[in-house]
Amino acid sequence: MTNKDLADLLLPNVSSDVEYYEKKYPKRNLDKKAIVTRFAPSPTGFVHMGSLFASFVERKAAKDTNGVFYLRIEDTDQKRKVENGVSGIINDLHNFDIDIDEGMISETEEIGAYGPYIQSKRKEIYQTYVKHLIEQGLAYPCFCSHEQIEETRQIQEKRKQRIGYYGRYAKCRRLTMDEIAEKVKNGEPYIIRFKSPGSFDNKIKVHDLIRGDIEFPENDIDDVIMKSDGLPTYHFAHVIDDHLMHTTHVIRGDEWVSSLPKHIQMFKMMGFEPPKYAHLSPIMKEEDGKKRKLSKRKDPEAAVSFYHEKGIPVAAVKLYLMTIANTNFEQWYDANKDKKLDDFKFDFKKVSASGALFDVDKLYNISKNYISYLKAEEVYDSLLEWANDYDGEFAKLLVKYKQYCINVFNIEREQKKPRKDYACYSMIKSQIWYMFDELYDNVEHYEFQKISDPEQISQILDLYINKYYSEDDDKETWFSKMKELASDLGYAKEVKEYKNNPDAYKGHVGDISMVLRVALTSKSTTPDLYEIMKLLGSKRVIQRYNKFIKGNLS
RNA sequence: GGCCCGUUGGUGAAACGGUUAACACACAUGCCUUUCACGCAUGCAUUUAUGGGUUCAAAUCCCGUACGGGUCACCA
Repeated sequence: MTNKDLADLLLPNVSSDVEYYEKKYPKRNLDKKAIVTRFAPSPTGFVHMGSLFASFVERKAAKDTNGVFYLRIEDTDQKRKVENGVSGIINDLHNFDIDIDEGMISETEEIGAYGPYIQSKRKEIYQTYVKHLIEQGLAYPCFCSHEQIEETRQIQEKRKQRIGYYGRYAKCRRLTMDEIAEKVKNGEPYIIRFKSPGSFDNKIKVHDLIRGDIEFPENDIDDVIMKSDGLPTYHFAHVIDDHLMHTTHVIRGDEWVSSLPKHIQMFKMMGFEPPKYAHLSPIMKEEDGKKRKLSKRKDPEAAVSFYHEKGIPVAAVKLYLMTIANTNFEQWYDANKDKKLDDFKFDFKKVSASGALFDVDKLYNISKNYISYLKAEEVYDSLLEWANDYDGEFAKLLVKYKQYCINVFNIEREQKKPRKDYACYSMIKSQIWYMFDELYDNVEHYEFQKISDPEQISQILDLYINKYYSEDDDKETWFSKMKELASDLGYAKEVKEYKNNPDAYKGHVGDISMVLRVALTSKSTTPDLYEIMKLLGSKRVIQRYNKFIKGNLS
């Protein structure tokens, strides 16, 4: 029996040949420097921060070079499959503005000429190449059971030898054709392993775009390439897919670095040119003074949906990811505030080889800055979009009082030094609720500061309404009246005056305006009081003040 | 245990053999100010995990140690 016969015996239904696929997926017609790369998740239904980071980098690298970024679904492990697992991923990517050039666009549909982009639909392709390897004598069936494998593992451990299917431990490699034929005839289950040509004593150097040269012992393990269900393992699928899809750069998590010798070896065995590799370090989290990988199970902030719910602008998340991705980005951005993220070119050399700690404070800071430079209307639109998803009641108010809301967002905005108080959209309601009667009506607690006696406060309000308050005043007049009011009551008109001579006054104008602020909003910290009064309008100002007076004098 | 990678302040990090170890976030204090925020100013690593070595000179090069991470599946 020849190798060819063996191949036919093991894979009788595979009729196409390797040349067919090589022709079907021709080289891409792209610029030499163009990067073709992919995001290749399992269909688990969601994307976590680590993979969002990877896909962000992948897309950026492709976009910068007019290359191709595609989405390939790696579903060769049927156990891992989740209902609607593909659409969940697509949705998360979409929410973060990571659009693809090729690949899956829904649970079943795809775009692009190098598909199928879901591995379970590529079975025929993998098997064709497996068959090809068997024909060349480079792969063989293995009949070892799980128990047998476990047994050798224990022996290897006892002998303090390396664990794995290699050398003298690769029993099935030595099976004769007749023995194989016999076992197949008897219906013994098997898998296919490739014959590693490597030796552990040889050293090989592998280049990683981020880590530089890494030296490994050569791979000598006969890894499984086809499982008993006829689907390939990750390693084999990676080699076939990235070859056929003409991936130029494999950008993935660093859990794969140790398989590098294996992958390179397989590419060579297949006669394919290996792609370039870049292994990203995982995003870390600090807990009890120790760093550990950000975990989707333990850390809510690991789920990408967390940021969507929080209402952190996508642009801000991208800026943050970029600062982790390229260590020189932050300074570049600082010096080029007028430029866009697209103007910055991603550089593999500027990726840190050690894992970055995920810094939520920093993200919020970036987000705060970003939102502060938006126009009021943009804030309104984004906030409404967020509220439609997560706070229907608030969304109704936003719609009902559209222009009013925009005016509220415009307080101390669109100026050289805008206010920076919104870190994310989910926080805004808690910062401006008092501007809506619907939310303010049942207020009970007032955050009065220095002056807190209700009697006294009521007197101040009364005097203010009757003697000074006029809706039409401009800011200067408004403030000079405030000073008059302070003066009437024995408070200094200027803070400095008070500081110079504290004994001569009961306090200063700030103490008085604080009373007016709190009685109007219940809060001690608000944006500019004048603007707030202006927006609320005299009717509501007087109403709110009278409500307070009545509530405390009767 | 074998093999690989990493380690600069609370955090992200710059410095790629040569003056006082950039910058940003966070924190603290002060100024400004009708509150807050903004802004401004100042402070925050006697030292680059650690021990040796090479050198006139080391965070930077070499070796050991410690710590952290990854991997060693018919999972990806």
